[in-house]
Parts: sequence; structure tokens; C-alpha cells
Amino acid sequence: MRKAAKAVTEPRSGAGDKRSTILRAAIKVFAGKGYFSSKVSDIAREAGIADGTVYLYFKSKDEILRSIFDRAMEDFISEGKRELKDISSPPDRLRRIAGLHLEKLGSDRDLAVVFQVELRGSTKFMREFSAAGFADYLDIIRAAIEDGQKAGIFRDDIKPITAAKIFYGALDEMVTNWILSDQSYQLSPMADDVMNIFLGGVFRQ
Amino acid sequence: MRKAAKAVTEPRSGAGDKRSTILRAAIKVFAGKGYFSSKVSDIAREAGIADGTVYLYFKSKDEILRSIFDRAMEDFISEGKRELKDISSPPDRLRRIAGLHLEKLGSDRDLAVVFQVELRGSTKFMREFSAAGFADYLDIIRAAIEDGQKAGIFRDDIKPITAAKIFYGALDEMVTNWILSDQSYQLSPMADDVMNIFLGGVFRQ
Amino acid sequence: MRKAAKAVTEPRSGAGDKRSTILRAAIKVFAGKGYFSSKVSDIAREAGIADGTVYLYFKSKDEILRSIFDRAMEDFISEGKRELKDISSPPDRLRRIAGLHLEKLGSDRDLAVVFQVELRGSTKFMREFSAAGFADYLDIIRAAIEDGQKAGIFRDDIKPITAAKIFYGALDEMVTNWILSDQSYQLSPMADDVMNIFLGGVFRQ
Amino acid sequence: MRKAAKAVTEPRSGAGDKRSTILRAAIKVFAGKGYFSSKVSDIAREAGIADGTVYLYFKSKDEILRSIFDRAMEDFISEGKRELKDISSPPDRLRRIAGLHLEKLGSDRDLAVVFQVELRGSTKFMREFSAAGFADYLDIIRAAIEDGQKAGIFRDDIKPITAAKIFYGALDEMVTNWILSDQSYQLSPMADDVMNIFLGGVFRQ
DNA sequence: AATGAATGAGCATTCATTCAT
DNA sequence: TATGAATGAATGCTCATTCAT
Repeated sequence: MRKAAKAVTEPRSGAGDKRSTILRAAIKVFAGKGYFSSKVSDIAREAGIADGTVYLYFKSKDEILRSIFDRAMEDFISEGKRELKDISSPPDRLRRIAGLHLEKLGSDRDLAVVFQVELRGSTKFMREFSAAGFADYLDIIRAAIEDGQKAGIFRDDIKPITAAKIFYGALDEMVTNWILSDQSYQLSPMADDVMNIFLGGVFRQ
Repeated sequence: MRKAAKAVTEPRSGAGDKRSTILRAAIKVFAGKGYFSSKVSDIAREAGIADGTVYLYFKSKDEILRSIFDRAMEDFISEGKRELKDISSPPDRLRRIAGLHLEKLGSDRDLAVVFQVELRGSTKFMREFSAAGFADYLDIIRAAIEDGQKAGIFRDDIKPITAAKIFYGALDEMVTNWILSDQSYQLSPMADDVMNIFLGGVFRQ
Repeated sequence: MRKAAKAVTEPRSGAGDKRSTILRAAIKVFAGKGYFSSKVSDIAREAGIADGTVYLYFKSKDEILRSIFDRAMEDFISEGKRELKDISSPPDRLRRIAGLHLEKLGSDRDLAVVFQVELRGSTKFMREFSAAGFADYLDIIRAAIEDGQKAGIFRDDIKPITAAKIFYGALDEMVTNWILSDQSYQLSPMADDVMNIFLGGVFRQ
Repeated sequence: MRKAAKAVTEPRSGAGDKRSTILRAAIKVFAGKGYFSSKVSDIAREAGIADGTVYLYFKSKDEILRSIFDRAMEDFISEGKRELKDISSPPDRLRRIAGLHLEKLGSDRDLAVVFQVELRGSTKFMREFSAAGFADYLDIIRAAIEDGQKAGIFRDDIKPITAAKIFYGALDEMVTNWILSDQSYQLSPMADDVMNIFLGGVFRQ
């Protein structure tokens, strides 16, 4: 059933695939040489298609970058919602978020590079993106912290939004550092270290 | 007398100044439209000079960006050393670092934008810069944390380098968020919030 | 049938032609204003194409000049070999060479200008070209003279290579003078005058 | 007397000297990298003066090249006239011309390079120059040949102007070849070879 | 006369995008 | 759908020339 429906939606399996193929190719190329240094023809070559074909699926080079973000964010958000659905404990929710964040980016270095480096290469992109998915993401974190405060588990002398930024900033820096290193270590296990410090602080009790 | 003295002190007040003028202009222009979208002629116009004059002070557009980073980092490091000289308590050192970090960038939005956004717009720059000043910066933080552990003030079940990354990532995210916001709030006071959470954790004791 | 055959033979008649079109345009433009004063856009306009199209066929402006020389030299050498194949008498060989030299350049003033003037406008070009085709050309002349000496027709108290240079220099000067004149006379007939003096000398016997 | 007069003409011996200094510097620089690739600042540096100073003595870079030609041609013509004054035999006059031509250029490689290569780099220059000194030079040669014919020494079935061009072309080629070679041989002795062939021809009598 | 900082016109080359096939 | 040849706007950088000192 599912398959049949799918077949109807994408009569030529090549069509949907090709968009993805281009997106994958773009991620690889952007990660390798940066957005501005990457040529549309590089992406086309990587995708094994003609330059002009790219424009049958994307309006512009700019839109390709935007689509990379949109799709990844969409995937990530939906996967996150599914995973978090049954976790009610605020600390556990934060742990799961940290885990997913680092697993996702740690398992796809090219995507991670585009996220950490290229998507920040312009205030324009950052503003657009922040308006879009990023704010939602930060809000999910903030909500978990607020819930923790209401439940009396988290200190209530801290501002949830600030704590959320710290939490996100910590994870983000883990990814950036991992990318700039030679990646000789696994990224996802760092989630535990982050959680440990974030929840317990640096001070000896 | 004043004039004479001035003339002697700054025989060609234009020379040294002009380099700075160009740098200031570049920071403003880069902050406004991004490095790649900024034209050298934009910088020249902003600086009130001819296009060609830019090249009497900088070898290339690329070198201007590099110089912005170098000069700012130099300033920051030397100011930091001076300020930290007499602070021996590890938590206080971290507090001062956080304060300086947010004060510096919070007092110069254009510079902050260039630092947070443009300097990350390419793996190339990030690698070069990380190899240069950034690693040193992170190491100063790491050392303070290690000292705190030796002094028995900080927990010793945490890795200093990881804690340092979290600390830096937290500050960094404060700056980025502030930039992308409408800057209706002051950045530097956030240092206290960050320190509070970083040191004490989110958990209620 | 003809059409079909043609379509098969020249599926994209534009491809090969366009390179030639650009080359012809470049010869005309270079002849008119000199290599350095000619803009790539001048060539493009003359060829009836867009500026960028030039770069689909040539890597650089420099390469266009090189190609003009390569192609002309190739044509000339192959035509020369064909023509000289059946001429064994040394004086006749020299006569044919002189004839071809002046006919070729005398029938295409623009090409002649580029050869006589532009290709000498830099030691760089001259060295490269002299290393390439020119040395071969001079050697063919030298060989004919040597043959004449062996056959006892030519004086053997003269150095063949020197005589060859004189021969070439004489022809070359005919061309240069013709170019700088208003070309009110035919160039190729001068070959006889050159041969007459070169072979018989100026002295009355 | 001569000296006094000279002192009056050039009150500051530096003035006249500096023009020469610039000219010598320009010859060296042009010979080294070609006219178009040479920058005015290269010439100034070579001459040990400031860029702007060049323009106190020459109106433009273009004029420098022209002056090199003018001065050298002037020198050459006047020296030639002096040398030829007492030589009435046409063959001897030609011998002396050939000797002077190759001695002059053979003793100053840089000047030779500028003459053989740079001065031909544009039809513009060639036209101007040919209109100026070159025509005179060729005419002196032509006159000598005509005299030889009148005196019954030279064949009268040859056109004097054509013979003159051949004579000049032969010498010219000697110089060009010498420049492009590694100059391991002396140029001026080649005058004899040229005369021998030009006068006697290649044919064995 | 001399300086050299400043000027700004000029140009080769690139590359995202289009469109005829 | 797919192609890829063609387009042409866009720009970093150079360098001859000027001019205030």
C-alpha cells in the first residue's frame, strides 16, 4: 500500500530521487569548498547531470542551500518529536535532544560542515534561518527547562531562555570543534559530558 | 603650541590612521552585507578614499578580513592578559573572561557581526584562525578550569577541555543571539547568567 | 541526401567554425590595434558573440595569439612540405620557399601584420616561437643551401646557416616593408627580385 | 670653449644627466620585461628616483620609448655620417654601414633588444618610426647602391630600393638571431659574412 | 626640482542562469 | 525532462598619471 501510493506520487522514481541526488551532491561540494567557492557546475558534475538540469529542480544556487537547511531541519524536528513523544522527564528530554543533535551531525560530516560553517556565512541566511527553524528548536529546549523548573527539578533562579542558549551553544561548539579537528573521536558520546556539566555545574558540591 | 606638538607627533596623521580608517570601514561594510557581497569599492567609498588606495594598505580584500581578525584578537588577548594578571581565583578568572568577552563584542556590534558571522563563513578561515588565536583562547579557559580542579574548587570528574568548550560555546551563542536579535538588551550583563549556570548547573541542589 | 550527409558530417557545424571565427576576428582586431591594446570584448564583438563565449574556446587572450601562430605555422609548414616534395634543385627549392612565403603573407594582410608585428612584441613570444616553428623553418632553408654546396652549385666559402638567415631576413623585410607601406604593390612578385640578388649578388660579374 | 658652452646649456649637469639616467634605466627595464609589462615605477626604481620625477622629464611612458629610439637613431645617424664622410667607394660604404650597424647593437644588448623586439610591438610605433628615422636610414643604403650602379660596379638589373631592403633585412636578422641566442658569439664580425654574400651572391661563379 | 601618496579609469575573467534543441 | 552552449553582468586589482607638499 505504502509503496503503491508512493509510486503514484512519484511516477518516475527518478524525479524525487534527482532532487535528493542534487541536494546530496551540493552538501558534499559545499562542505568541500564552501558555498561561495562552489560552482553550480561542480554540483551538477557531482550529481552526474548537466548544469541546466539543476535549474529544473531548484530556482537558484541560493535555493539549494536553503533547501539543504529546510530538509535537514524538517527531518531533525520530526525525528525529534517522535523520539521525545514518550519522554516526560525534563532532564531526560534534554539528554535525548543532546544525543540526537550530536548523533545526527556526527554521522554526516558533510552535512555538519554545511550547518556549522556555510549556513553562518552570511547574516542574511542566519536571519532567515533563525526566523524559521532555529527559533523552534531553541524553544523546545526552553520548554523542557521551564518544565523542569515547574516540576521543582531545576533551579528557578535561572532564566529558561538563557539556559537554553547555553545548552544549544555548548552542543554547537562540540560540533564545530569536532569538524575542525581531524574527527579522530566520536562526536555523539560527548553528549553525556555536556549534560553532566550543564545539569550539575562545574562547582564541586 | 598644541598644533606644533601635534604636527610633530603625527607628521603624517593620515598614514597610520588611513589603515585604521579602511579597517573600520571594512568592518562596517562586511557587517552590513557580508564579506562576499561587499565590494572593495564599497569599502573605499565608506572610507572616503579611492578604490586603488585600499591596495596601498592591503594586499587584497582577503587580507583586510584577516587583518580585522588579527588586530581585534591582538587587542583582546593583550587586554585579557592585563586584566587577568592579578586574578588568581579560578572562578574569578572565568568570570572576568566571560565579562571581557561579552563587553568587547557587546560594545562593537559591527565587529561582533564580522566575528560571529563572516569569520565562520569558510572552513578555510576557521582553520587558519583556529590554528592561530582561537586555540590559545580556549587554552586559557582550560587552564583556569584545571587550576580549579587542582585547588579542589571544581569537580574533578569533568574533562577540562570539554568544560572549556562548553564555556566558550555558551558565550559564543550569547553573542550570536544578541546579534541576530534587535539588540534591545545589553550583552555584557549576560555574563553573570552564564557563569551562574556554568558553575552551579541547572539542577536544584 | 546532401543535406542529410552534411548534417551527419557536421552535427554541430558551429563548434569547429566558432573557434575559427574567433581566430579570424582576433587576427583582424590584433592587426588593427595591436595585441595589448585589443580588448577581449573587441574580439567578441568582431566575432559576433558574447565576451564569455571566447573563453569556451580559448583559455586566455594569450592563448588566442599563440593559436594564431600555431595554426598559421602548421598550415604553412604542411603546404610547404607538399610543394617542395618534388623540387630537388636547391635554387628551385629556395625560389619556391620565397614564393610561398610572400604569397602566403601577401594574400592575408591581417595575418601578416600579426606575424610581423605582434608576434615580435615580446621576447617571451619570440623565444617560445623561435624554439618551436621558426627554427624548423630556418633549418629547411639551411638544408637547401647546404645541398646546393654539396652539388657544387653554391659557393662553399659561405656558412649555410648565415646564408639562411640572410635569406630569411630579406624575405622578412620585404613583408614588413609591404605592411608598413600602403600595399599599393603586390608582395609575391618581389620573390624574384630577392632570389636574383641572393643568388647572384650585387656585384657586376 | 666647448666646455663653457656646454656648461651654459646645462647649468645643472644633473638635469641633462637625469634624463639620460632615466633613458638608460628604461632601456634596461624594457629589455628585461618588455614595454607593456614594464611599469613606470620599475624604471624609476632602476633610475634611483621617485615615480613622479619621471614625469618631469618625460610626458608619458610612451614618450620614453620614443625617446630611446630618437636618441639612438640620432647618435647612430650622426656617427654614421662622420664615419662615411670620407668613404666614397660604394662597396666600402656598405661595408662600413654593416659594420657600424652590428657594432652598435652588438655592443649594447639591452638597446638591441629594445630595437629589435619592443619597437616592433605595435604597428603604431613602427609607422611613426618608419616615417621618421628608418626611412632615412634605408635611403642612405639605397643611395650607396645607386652610386655603385652609376659607377658600373653594381649590376644595374636590380632595383636599388629592393637591394637596400635586402641588405637591411639581412643585418636586422643577424641582430635578432643574436639576441635570441645566448650571445655566445660576437655580433659585429658577422658583417663580413653578410657583405660577402650580399655582394657576391650564393651562386658559384 | 623632487617626492610618493592618491587617484580612478580600465579590463581579463568567472559563473549563475537561460533557452534552443 | 535533459542538455550544455551561450550569455553578459559583475568585480578585484593594476598602474599610468597627477598634485599637494
